[in-house]
Amino acid sequence: MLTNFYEQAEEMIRHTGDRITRGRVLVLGILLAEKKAISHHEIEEKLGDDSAINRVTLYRILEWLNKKDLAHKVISGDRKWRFRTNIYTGLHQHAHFKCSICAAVTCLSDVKAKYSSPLPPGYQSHEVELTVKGLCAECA
Amino acid sequence: MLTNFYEQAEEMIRHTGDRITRGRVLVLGILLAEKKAISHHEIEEKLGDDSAINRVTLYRILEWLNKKDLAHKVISGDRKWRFRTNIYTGLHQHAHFKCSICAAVTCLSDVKAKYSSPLPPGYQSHEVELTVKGLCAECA
DNA sequence: TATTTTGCGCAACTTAGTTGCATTTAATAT
DNA sequence: ATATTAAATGCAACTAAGTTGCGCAAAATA
Ligand SMILES: [Mn+2]
Ligand SMILES: [Mn+2]
Ligand SMILES: [Zn+2]
Ligand SMILES: [Zn+2]
Repeated sequence: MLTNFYEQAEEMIRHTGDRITRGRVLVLGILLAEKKAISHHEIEEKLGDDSAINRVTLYRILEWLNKKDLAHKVISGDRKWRFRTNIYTGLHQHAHFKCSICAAVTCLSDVKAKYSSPLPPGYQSHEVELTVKGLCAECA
Repeated sequence: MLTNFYEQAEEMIRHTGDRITRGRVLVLGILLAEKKAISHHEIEEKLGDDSAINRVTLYRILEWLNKKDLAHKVISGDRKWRFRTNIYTGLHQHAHFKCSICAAVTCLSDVKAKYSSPLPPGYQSHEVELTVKGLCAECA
């Protein structure tokens, strides 16, 4: 039942102290119902014609969700941002998987990035991003 | 002396069996002289007005260098491709460093990506991409 | 020097995201 | 319930980075 996701979305938005708007509820509701990270375009499609939101507004909602730590943005080489709600992954850093066939991006919630040898002298690491590319379970 | 890089470039291009053109020599020469991965735009700047190459041609040259394994493409979240010659890094996979201040992208030639736990069942890994973000030695 | 690819230049297009500004609306105060 | 106001939205126009099609130029080879 998608309704439950919208209710949950509304509650999460209320909790931020910022305004509860139609757009925010719809978009976060969609993200909550989704198991993978999805793009601006995919969200527009899921909104459909009747619940349509202006593209600029949608960008701004996604930016806001990210800022409020209700969702995170995944960057993946095809120049498209994808978003996933944080409630399933938490705020910690995790790796991502990108399928070479269907292009689906999955959050690997409990996979953390590591590397084999230290950075060059003087370099400071703030964040480590890891993307595994290959075939997802559906496409393999 | 940049001339040496152009001679080296010419030799490398000859070795592919494909045509030795002004554009290919200039671009590969620039990449050989460079210690970090650089973007289309940065290459255009280095070419300057007199050695200018049409932007489309430049894209095609970079694509060709990548295909011929003379250079590799680095993807880094700011929607810009960057390129580095392979002669200093080899063909093996390696991690990259992106400075949050100066935006420079460095190939960490001997740093390999690892991860903490296995992929979900059914997933197949073909390639692992790792980017460390933080401050480079210059900016730290 | 002529022929044959292969690569180049131009113009027009696409995709994804951004900016400025006027209008609407959620929250709140009366 | 209505007015007020700050925040969010919609629209139009813009930007950055890369792509496509096609006629023309120039390397390689004969
Ligand atoms: Mn994620
Ligand atoms: Mn590299
Ligand atoms: Zn897949
Ligand atoms: Zn730096």
